[in-house]
Amino acid sequence: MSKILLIDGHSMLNRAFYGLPDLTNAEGTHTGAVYGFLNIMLSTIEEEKPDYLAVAFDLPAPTFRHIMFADYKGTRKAMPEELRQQVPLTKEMLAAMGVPIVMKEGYEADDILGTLALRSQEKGMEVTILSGDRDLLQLATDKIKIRMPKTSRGQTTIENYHATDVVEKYQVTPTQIIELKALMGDSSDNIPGLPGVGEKTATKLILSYGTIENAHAHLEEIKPNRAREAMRDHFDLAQLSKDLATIRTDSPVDYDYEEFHIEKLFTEAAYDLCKRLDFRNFLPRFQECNQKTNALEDSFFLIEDTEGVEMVFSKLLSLPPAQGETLPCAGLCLLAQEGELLGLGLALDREEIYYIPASPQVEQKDLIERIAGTASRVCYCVMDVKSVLKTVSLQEGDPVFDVGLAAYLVNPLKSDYQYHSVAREFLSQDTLPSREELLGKLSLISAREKEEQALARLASYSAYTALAAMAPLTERLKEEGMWDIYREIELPLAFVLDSMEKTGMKVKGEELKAYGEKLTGRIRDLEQEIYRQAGEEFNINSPKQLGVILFEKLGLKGGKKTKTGYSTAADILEKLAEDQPVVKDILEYRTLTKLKSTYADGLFSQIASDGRIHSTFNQTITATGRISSTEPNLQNIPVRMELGRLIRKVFVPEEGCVFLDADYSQIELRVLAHMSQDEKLIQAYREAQDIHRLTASEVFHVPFEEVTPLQRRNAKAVNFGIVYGISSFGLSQDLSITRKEAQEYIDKYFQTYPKIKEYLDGLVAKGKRDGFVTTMYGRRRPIPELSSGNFMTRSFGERVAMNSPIQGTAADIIKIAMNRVYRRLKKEGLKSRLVLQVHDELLIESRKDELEQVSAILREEMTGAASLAVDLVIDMHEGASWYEAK
DNA sequence: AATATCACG
DNA sequence: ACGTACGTGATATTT
Repeated sequence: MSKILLIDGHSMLNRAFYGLPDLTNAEGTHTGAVYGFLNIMLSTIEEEKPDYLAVAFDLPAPTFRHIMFADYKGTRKAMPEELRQQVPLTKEMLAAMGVPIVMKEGYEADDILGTLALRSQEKGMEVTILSGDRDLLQLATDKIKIRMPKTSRGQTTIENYHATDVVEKYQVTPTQIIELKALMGDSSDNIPGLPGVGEKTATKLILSYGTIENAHAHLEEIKPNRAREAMRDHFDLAQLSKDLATIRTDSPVDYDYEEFHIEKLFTEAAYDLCKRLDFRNFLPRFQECNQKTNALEDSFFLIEDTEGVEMVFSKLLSLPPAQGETLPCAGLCLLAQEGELLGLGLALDREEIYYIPASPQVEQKDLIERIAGTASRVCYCVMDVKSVLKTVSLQEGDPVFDVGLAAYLVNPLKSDYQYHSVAREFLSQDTLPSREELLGKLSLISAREKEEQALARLASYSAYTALAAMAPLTERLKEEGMWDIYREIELPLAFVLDSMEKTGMKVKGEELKAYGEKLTGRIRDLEQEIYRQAGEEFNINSPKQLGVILFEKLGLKGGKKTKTGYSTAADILEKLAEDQPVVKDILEYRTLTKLKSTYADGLFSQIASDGRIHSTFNQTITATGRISSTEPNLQNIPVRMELGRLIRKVFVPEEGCVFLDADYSQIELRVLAHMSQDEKLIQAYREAQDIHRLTASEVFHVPFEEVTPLQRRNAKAVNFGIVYGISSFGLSQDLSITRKEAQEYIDKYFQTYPKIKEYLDGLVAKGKRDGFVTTMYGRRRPIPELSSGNFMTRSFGERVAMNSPIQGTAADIIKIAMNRVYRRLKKEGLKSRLVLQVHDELLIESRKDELEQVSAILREEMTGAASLAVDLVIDMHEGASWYEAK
């Protein structure tokens, strides 16, 4: 017997949308519902193995009729925009998979499903209807099964209903479900039912009388008075409800069963769409497509001998300059690992891409020399110039285009800037295989042994993308006023960061180890003490177990917070029971284990063979323009607490050197003063006033000299809040005051500095109008959240609109300073090196004999990096360790 | 892979 | 009524 699966399209899309976290692909298209829909469809097919398949969607008549129905159907909640966008995508996916979509103008999916189910049954088929809508239960028979996914406590279970299952669960037969609805109504479907009649009464009446008409005929027997009166006075409502609840099984849909026959689902078109939507989980199912080569690969060529290399490079040098350029351009990708160059991809043209593996014949040093030797005469386009610098020393003046940096400036919100993402966003090429698809989890070196071909493709795709993306990105940068920031700030900075990474910071390994061991002793003591007070041993590091111990076993009151249980975060515990000895011990334990695992052990494991730590500085991560530091993160080494701060003693300068550390004083507030042009704030900075004290004096109406330490601290928090995109709630949390008080502080602040309010309001307005905000230098931050219908999301967007130009401008300024310092050190032939940036702070490992010159350079270049309405001021110190220099 | 926590600016 | 301060990264635990 053949089987057919009928799917309720909107119902399953809705389930997927509300039941799953919202996903978006790299372009920002919402895809979660499509993903969920596809997932359940495919798993159902796998389980039920149907021969035929169709998906039904509503298609309301777009006219008058729709308006007439508006009373009952139109009051349904409007579909959220994020879901609405996914309906056509889902249909596109179904079409790509060859799955028929059945719609009929003026009919709901229910009616179509009912009709198809009945006809299929008549043809002798077994029918499964996949839907989350209980209305459909009326269709159940012994041949028609309703399959309903249910979610409870995060677990999805599936309930199957044949006719007998309906009777078992609801007592009534499937057709009587209609009678039931006629009486009790269904608010989600806007079926009115009878007033005052619920499930209980309705079931009783239908069990006694079978139909509403029969019940009405025995009106006087009806038991609860309320139901009898309702039936007498509003029988027309029941009749209307019955009509509304009845699923039609005679819809005039035309189809040919052969269209429903399941053919190949995993087609090439579906593969492309899955890639576009970022459904990586589904890709392995497209076996044939994975084998298939991209048409672009016809342009890939392999070069394995010296003659070939000679040919490629001489051809490159004689290439005519690209449009708008003065030099030949080529896409370049170096495959290198641990200093070893495995091969390179070189794109001379979109139709001419070479892969040259290093080999005994073509040695890597020859290849390196070729690139370095041509770098002044060819504009090499690369995905990431800093990574190229690890293998080939390019000069700062060499013509080079960094696609990653350019793409980051155009859209800093992307999660990565690898060639396949860049090709998708800027070249509209959705089908390039990603690095992960080509190599899987193989490293480059192991891929060379097993998958030489994959390496060639990887390098070729990357070189191709770099070349092809240069022109469109250049155009975007110029159009959007970011060409200067690219040329003058980001590109030069890549060379500075490369130098900082290569230089690294010297660390006293033995002392770091000793520091860790000192912690271990105290941690053990605290552990025992905590177990004793808790009366049992448990994992203190587990917030879940800790929550149970504190709030259930020890009976601490108050603290519920997160979705998964109690919050045991430090600020909560402090507010709750700072005086409790266990809590104090737990907080100390937390501090110490953090220091031990993240800093003592974590940093120790990162010391390289040269005794130094070489962090990676990422230039394309943050939304605001800051850089970030990883493996290890040197931008969050403890400083606020003395015990943690001690770690900085193990960071020391090279023999014959000292550390020179300079940080900008209140750079963000100064930027705010400049950008808002607030006279009072500018004046205060010009007079070198204590800003927090001044703010306190104004906000709390006390003479400047009489500001208490508490008032100053609160005012400081307000100043921070302003920079973060103030909200009364956030401020109240931070200061442990009421929201009302926080709002009063804010109001007074804005009265004091009226231009600041004007400025911040203007930023939000601009963000809403343009969809982005900009820094003083034109760096953009898109803020899609500002157009959200969700209050929380939109409020977040507003805070971002206020914060990003300030944080971003400060980031621009210190980047400019880094470039200037780096150039001066170089130009003046100094051996002192920049080693670290921590957002508003620069650290130089300075030769002792250069100290005076270097400190003058550092001060001049940092304070001179920008010219604002207020001075840029730095605090500078020297020392024999980072601890001493700060 | 997601969550909670905590280190920094 | 909604429920948060802005920007990061590392670690340990849990799913």
